[in-house]
Amino acid sequence: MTMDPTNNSILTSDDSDDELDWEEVEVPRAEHLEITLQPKATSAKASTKRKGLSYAERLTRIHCHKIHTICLIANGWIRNHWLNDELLQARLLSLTPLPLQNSFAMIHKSRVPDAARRGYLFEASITRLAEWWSESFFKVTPEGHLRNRTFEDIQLGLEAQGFRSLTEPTAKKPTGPAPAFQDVIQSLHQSPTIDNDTLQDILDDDGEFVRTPKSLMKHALMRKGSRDLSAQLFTALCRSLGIPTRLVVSIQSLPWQANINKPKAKPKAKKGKGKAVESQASNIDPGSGSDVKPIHLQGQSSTDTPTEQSQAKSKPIIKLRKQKPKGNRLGGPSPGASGRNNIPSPSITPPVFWTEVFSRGDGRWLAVDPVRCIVNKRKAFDPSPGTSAPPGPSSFGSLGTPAPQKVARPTFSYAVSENRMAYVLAFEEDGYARDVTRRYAREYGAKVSKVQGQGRGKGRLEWWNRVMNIVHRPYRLHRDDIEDEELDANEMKEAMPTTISGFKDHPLYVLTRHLHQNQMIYPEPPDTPELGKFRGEPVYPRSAVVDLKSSENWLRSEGRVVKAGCQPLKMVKARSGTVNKLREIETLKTAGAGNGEVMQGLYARGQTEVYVPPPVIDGIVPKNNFGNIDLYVPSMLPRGGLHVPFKGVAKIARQLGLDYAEAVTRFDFKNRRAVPVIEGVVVAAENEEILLEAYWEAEKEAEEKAQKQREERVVKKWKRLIQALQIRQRLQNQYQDRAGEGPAVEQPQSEQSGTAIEEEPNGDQAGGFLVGADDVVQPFHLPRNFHPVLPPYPPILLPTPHEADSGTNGSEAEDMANPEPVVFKTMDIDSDEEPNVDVTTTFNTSQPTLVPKSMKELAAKMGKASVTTDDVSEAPLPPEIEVTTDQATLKPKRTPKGKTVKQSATRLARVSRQKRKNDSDDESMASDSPLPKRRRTKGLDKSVSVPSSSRVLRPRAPRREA
DNA sequence: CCCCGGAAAC
DNA sequence: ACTGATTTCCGGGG
Repeated sequence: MTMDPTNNSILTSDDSDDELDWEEVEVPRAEHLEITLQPKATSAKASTKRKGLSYAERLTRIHCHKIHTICLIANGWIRNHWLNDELLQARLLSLTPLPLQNSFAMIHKSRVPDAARRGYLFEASITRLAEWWSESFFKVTPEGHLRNRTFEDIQLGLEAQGFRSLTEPTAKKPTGPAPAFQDVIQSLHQSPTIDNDTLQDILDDDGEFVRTPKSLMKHALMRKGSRDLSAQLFTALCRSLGIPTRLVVSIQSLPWQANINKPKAKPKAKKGKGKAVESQASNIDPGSGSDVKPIHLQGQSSTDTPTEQSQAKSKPIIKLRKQKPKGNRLGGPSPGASGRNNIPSPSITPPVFWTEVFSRGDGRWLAVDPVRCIVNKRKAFDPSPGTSAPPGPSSFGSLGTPAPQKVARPTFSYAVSENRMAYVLAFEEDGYARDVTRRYAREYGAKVSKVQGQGRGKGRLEWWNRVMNIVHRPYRLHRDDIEDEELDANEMKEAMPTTISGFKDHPLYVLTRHLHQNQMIYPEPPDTPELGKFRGEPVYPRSAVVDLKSSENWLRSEGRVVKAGCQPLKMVKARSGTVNKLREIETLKTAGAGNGEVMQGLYARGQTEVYVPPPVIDGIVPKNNFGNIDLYVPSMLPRGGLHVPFKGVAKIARQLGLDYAEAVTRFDFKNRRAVPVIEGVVVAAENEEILLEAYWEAEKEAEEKAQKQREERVVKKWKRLIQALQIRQRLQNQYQDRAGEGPAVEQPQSEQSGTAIEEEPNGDQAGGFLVGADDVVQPFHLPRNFHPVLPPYPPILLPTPHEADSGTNGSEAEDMANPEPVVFKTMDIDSDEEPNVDVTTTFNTSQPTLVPKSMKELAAKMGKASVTTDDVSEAPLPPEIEVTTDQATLKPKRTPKGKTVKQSATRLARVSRQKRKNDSDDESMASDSPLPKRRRTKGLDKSVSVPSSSRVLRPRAPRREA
């Protein structure tokens, strides 16, 4: 990962407390950066046809979208926490006129018994508070708020900042996608205070620097800041008044779609389309800087309040970051070209941050925009151009909003590109968040749900739910239930879409034209009432859509068969994904006497029932035409049968003379060919013990054999190492000047000298003389660890007595060059020669192995193995070595003594536990392991990902004990 | 300018 | 040895 040093400095946070928390975020962030750049590299290539976004690029964008979304949520999360700062609230309260404060105190059950009346009074009070806030208290600056940007903008912005790793064509595609979102989320969860600096860099807050609650206080005292700050501080004020208050954030994450709001590339033409990215970047930097500023000033002076001269002087003091290009202006010709003069002031456009206060009287949340002074008008927050009333002038009695002129409605494109409603989160006082998108989106079903990515790969909604689960309050309040009812009602009440595409993937409605081939309206149209017509086309509720499958498909996917006498609901052309099937269809077609197509019937789930396979009788397992048994789902296990899903168990069963059938659990489709996947066998249940016992026995033998081989290998390697050390020692003695004290005894590597000798990091002190063997025989440096390595699993301790003295000079550089203890991983005894890591090896990480880890152990070993130890005893080993791996992790050896049956049973349990644990690793986001969870090699994956490997299926009727 | 239909990748 | 599609982009039309 090559990064500009300057940016590196940005990466490493200087905030002391949060540093650790940050560490976890940095990794994905770095990935984020690299990912972002990738597309540019390919697009620069431009040789790859015009075929739009490649698959990888699409994935990349989705990942970016996710990461960005999470970062923005984290931002809201943190800000929301800061708003609870007592001092901040106290100061705000002290600045609030007493009458306003009192008006809330007056609203109490004892004084106003009528709840509705209390609600009314509350709304009035909050309105007055917002009026005061927006009119006379807080000045909104035209800049500094969060805005939505396009993918391309970000890319350009990053390039302009000098991330040249993007330009490198060599940059390998980050195949390690799916960066550890879990980790990000987790860190977000655990650390309410993430360093704002780095975050801000991602978020591009446009230079408004809010680092701590103190910064918030500063703005509160200055009574000036961005519109985001205005809303945040207002939220804090409401909390200080004792009102349950939420900070609402409309998450402005990057869209994942290509060319959303496509920039029409006019200014790019102006720039001459520099092919050298550097030149482009350099052009951009000053260009944007000089360009943008005037625009802003102009816009604000024309439309904004007459006090911006003062703004210049009171510009936030802390503008630490070097001025960076306003990324979003770069490619944004849309405002420049058409709407240059009406860049809408942030004080009249829908915000990104706002406030919700809970009206106890009404039991409802009221939306408050303290910038535009809007109370209880939830529809005023959707920035989309919208079919309904434009958000501008018509929006309500802005009771004296300082922007009466509100000129020609802002150009859509501008508003859209600056503010896109996708997810709206409300952060409550206790820090938890709720998804309130449906309260504010005018066209949730038609537009927003699609922006969120619902409707495409089911992963999207699932992902969002996972994210929300992290920030959700773990329990529900009564008011949550009420609110959800309201949100559901909002969704239901939403008007029907006005376009065809609005119906596509709509959560409530469906047009027949959008029905998939294997779908239909189930109670057939006469029976399902149509909800209305759209351009003459009937509209049905999506709830009436049922999925259909062919009978084979039902069996294969769910183990169900069509009930007798059921007629297919729909006939479709039979299609083939495999050559054989194709052939079959062809023959049918010709045989069918010219009647065009071969049709296939589809059935609904209700027409099917669970398939009951023929039972096992007298130990005989029923088999299919291929001598196997189909076991696509657990329910297909025949009565009296037992599924033993272990590899190699068939051989054992055969040896035992049991009747068995190999279990086909699914098919793999490979270049139009279906290959059955076999997982273990099915045998009669009464054979369970004998089979398992024999299996474990065999397994144990195999493992012991493998273990022995491994040990032999290890011993061999240790032997070589020791011999090498002895040679060195001998030389050392021969050239003895300083007998035992060579400079930094490096561990010689006995392997091939493939890695060239690196420069000696610390010059040795003796100038010019041959002082020791190391001047003649240079120690090898261990191969550098080039691949990114995350913190070691069980932390590996460095053996370093000598590391310390080597670090005396140039310690810093030394540390950099010698980054992680993990380096010694490279020396891991047997990892080199084991390309095919088998599952057990990985599982056993926690188990003690017989591999000698220390020289003492080794000595014992060698004594046992009757290796000639003469030489060894002669030459005392260098002390470092002895100290080396004195790790506490060594545990008493497992005795490989013969196991009883009972033991094997417990062992079975353990193995399956382990397997299960491994399988479930992916799902559990809460896992504590700092290791990346997706580091599986392909081969490993294959053997591990067997879905059913953890289960020993039993028939529905429990086997009776003999 | 947006919307829709068709096509290619998958 | 028993699957299929969805998604995105482009160009034409209102």
